[in-house]
Amino acid sequence: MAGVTTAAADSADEPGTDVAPATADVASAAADERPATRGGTGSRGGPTEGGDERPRRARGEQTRQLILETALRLFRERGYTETTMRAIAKEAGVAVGNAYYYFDSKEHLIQGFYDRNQAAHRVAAEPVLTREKDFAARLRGVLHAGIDVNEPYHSFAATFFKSAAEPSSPLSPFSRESSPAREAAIAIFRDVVEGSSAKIDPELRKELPELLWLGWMGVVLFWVYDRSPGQRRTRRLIDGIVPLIDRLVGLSRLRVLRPALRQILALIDSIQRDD
Amino acid sequence: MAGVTTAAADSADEPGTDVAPATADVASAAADERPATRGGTGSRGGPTEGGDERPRRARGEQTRQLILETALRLFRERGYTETTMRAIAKEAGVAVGNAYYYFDSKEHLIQGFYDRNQAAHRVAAEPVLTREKDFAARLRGVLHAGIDVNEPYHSFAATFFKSAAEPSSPLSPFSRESSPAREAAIAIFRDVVEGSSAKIDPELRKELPELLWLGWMGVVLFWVYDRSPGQRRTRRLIDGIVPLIDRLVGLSRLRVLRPALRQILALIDSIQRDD
DNA sequence: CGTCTCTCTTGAACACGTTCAACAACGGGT
DNA sequence: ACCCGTTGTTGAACGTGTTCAAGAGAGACG
Repeated sequence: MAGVTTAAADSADEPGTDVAPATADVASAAADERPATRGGTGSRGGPTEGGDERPRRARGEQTRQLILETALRLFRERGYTETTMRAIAKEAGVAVGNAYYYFDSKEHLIQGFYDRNQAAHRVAAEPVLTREKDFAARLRGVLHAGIDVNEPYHSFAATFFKSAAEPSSPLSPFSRESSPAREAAIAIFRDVVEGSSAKIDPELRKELPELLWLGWMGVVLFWVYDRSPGQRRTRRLIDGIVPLIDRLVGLSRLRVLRPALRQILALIDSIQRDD
Repeated sequence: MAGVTTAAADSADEPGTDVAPATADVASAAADERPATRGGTGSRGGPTEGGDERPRRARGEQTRQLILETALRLFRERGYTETTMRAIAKEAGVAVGNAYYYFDSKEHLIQGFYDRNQAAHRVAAEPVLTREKDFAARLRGVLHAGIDVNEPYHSFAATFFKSAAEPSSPLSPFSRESSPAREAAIAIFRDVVEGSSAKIDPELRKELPELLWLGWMGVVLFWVYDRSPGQRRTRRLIDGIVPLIDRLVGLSRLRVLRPALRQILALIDSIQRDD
């Protein structure tokens, strides 16, 4: 577990600099008029909107990292709710207000944890994806790798999962703010599909990565609720459900089932759309 | 939608007086040593453990109802997070500490809301269950009824859903504390199955109510995240998925699919067990 | 050197959920 | 009457996440 965590630690640079719109109104009732925090989670990168890469504003980046580092360490040591913002600030040697200059809220500190585990999952899945060619083996390996990566954090993952569950929260896996992480996660499952030797119906193939990611979210949900020692029930769920998915995917090419498949895909499409 | 809400409003009396065990340890990590609050959410009914029905301790029950009533009203009017405990106390004309005498926390006030909507779902499902005999029609009607009942509360349901998501929370649908409500909900789906004209594999029939409830939880999850106007995507989901379930259930009696069904049921069983 | 404009930093202050020691009200038991 | 235990009630106080007006630091320009 230490190896994976370390591997993730030095890949601190962010994927893309997607500029999130300033109007982040999520149709909530509260009056949200905050000025988007200079070094905010999703919007750091190019300051003054110019794509300048010169380290002019790099001074604060150090503080930012320091706060994040300290926070994640304390979360791991004491748990999420037990770690106060004052403790983080004190431990990092800054004022409490300073943390709020870089992070909109305590929850936003979790986004860092989020990103890291995402990267760690990618790393842990790599060997499986190069070794295995069978679809079921690939899927199974990737799912287990995901659990491996998250296992050390199960106890406090359950705590902060609470935050992720709120739809309006930026931590929600479906939110716009975590869309880069989501895309990265889906990319893993795209690899699972495309690198596999399985013959898959082309229409299904297109949608499959996203569906597998959704299934993975389901597994994570189960895992969060899983109180069995070592979360072995989750392991059992994976081992049991992968062959079923494999069989279903294999069946997708049968002529007789074509209409049924079409119907299901159409349903998914009509639900995703919002017209 | 107003009709349903009204129907739910005056059925303020609770279903049964199921005595929950006083030791409400949910195997959490935190040190939970609170003395279980005299008039606690699940343990009202017979005081002093004797099944005495005389209204000896009925004095406080009035205050309890007053606080709950006021709280739910304010939640509806202002939203959950916007409603402070101080506001509830003030509006109810009691001290803030008094609310904590009857309810362990602000979240526990939601349990009352929970119970009510559960009962309202039952009521709203009744006409469908007496009218329809076809399995798909019954299921569809019950699901839509559930959404009908919850619709007026969608905006703040999303907020408090956050609480329910935390596994250790008593509000979690899987927690021991909400097991009466869960059983009541499953009972509805048992009605759906048993009153239907559909021929169902007996082994599946036994597990089906719980599975349908689980599916219902999934629908609710989707509904919470559904931002489409009137949550019509959820409606579409229901209309689309019910025929699929119906077809699958019908297929369950086919001889060829027997082994597959067995396998799935065995998987579910092995996951539920924790050995 | 002075001044202006950014980025960055501070810590007191606020509102909130929750706790707790104290007290009031009631209902027997003697 | 008196006491006593239980039930019910109070409001100040604590610790928390978060905000904000104020200022420090560093460069740019004159």
